[in-house]
Amino acid sequence: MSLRHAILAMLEIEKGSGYDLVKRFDQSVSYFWAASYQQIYRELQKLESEALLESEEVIQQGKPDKKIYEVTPDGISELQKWLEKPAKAMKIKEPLLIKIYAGELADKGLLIEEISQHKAAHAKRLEQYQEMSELLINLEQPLRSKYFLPHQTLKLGIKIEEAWLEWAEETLEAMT
Amino acid sequence: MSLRHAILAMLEIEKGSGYDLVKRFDQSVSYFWAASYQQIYRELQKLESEALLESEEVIQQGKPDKKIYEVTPDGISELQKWLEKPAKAMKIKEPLLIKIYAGELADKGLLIEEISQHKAAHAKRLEQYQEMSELLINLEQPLRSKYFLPHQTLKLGIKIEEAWLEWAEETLEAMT
DNA sequence: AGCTTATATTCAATTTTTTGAATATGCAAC
DNA sequence: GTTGCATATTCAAAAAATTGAATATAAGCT
Repeated sequence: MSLRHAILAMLEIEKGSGYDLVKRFDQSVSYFWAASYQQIYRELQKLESEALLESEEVIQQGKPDKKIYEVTPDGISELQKWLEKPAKAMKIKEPLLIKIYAGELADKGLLIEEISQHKAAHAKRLEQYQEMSELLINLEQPLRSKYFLPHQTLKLGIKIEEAWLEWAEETLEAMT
Repeated sequence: MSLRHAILAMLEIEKGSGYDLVKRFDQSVSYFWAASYQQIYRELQKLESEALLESEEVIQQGKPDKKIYEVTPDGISELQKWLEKPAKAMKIKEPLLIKIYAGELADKGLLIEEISQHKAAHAKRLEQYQEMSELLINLEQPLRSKYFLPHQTLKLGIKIEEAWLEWAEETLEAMT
């Protein structure tokens, strides 16, 4: 229900194409909102059909053309209306943890291997977030103010990735 | 796709009714797998129709009767087969973080209020997990071994709740 | 010339989730 | 005596997500 609001929030901060958004989701929002590219493109169309977004076709050379989406005043209203209502509960699905939970029935070597891979993935993600955080720290005013809250969300991402890394290390140690 | 495997894993460790499972999800698995009671009951029926679970009706006094579900050998096989395949990527949806991301457009007081509430919820959850962890630490062998991996997953839950709490405190401070 | 990678977007069948309603027992509190 | 809570489960419409296929431009590599 609030993929639309995530999209509106991101485009409100900075307009962009579907392709841009997919990357932005991955780079700075993926630890609190998962969305596939199909989902994002579909929702962009829907939001435009409801006049919450407007698009402008941009002709490019050397690359396919693209559509830049921008939030309309109606889009801002919709987002603000949503912001007034209490947020719904978090939903999470992490199949790896189910595997660990049921791990007695699994091949221990495979499990260790998979945890190691996840550990590496979380380490990489942590680095990504830390880089992004550096960028935000070094912004000049008024951009720094504008990005204060997005930056705050990123800090949670960093803390959670750190928790994961710590845990993966301890778990691998305890399993060997 | 792997709600079924979460259910099989939990029932494999200890059989129980749909109602029990709902509570177990909430108490020890909710930070890595969200499932509503409707989803759980539906999946139990489906798993039984596929002979991956068997149920026994238990007549109770003072309470409504219940169905105790138990994993069949086919259920174990299914779970083991699933355990061999690499786990799918985590999916998460945390609307509160979208609100914070878009918080410039929100009422600051409301936002602070909501973060405080979430902080309290995470604190409560942390306590719950810590209590559960105490129970698991104090188990005698061979139960302690049996619960080693589930306990390990709980430890991640604890770390993540701690990260949340820390972050909520810092964020509230930064916002005032 | 053919292969891969990055950019950029669309469609649609199937599966899963969400939301809301319904039913039923029995205890405790007001 | 009825209101609310804990126990216990089922059904189904509507909304959303997943999976898989398709299309197109152009750069770089073998």
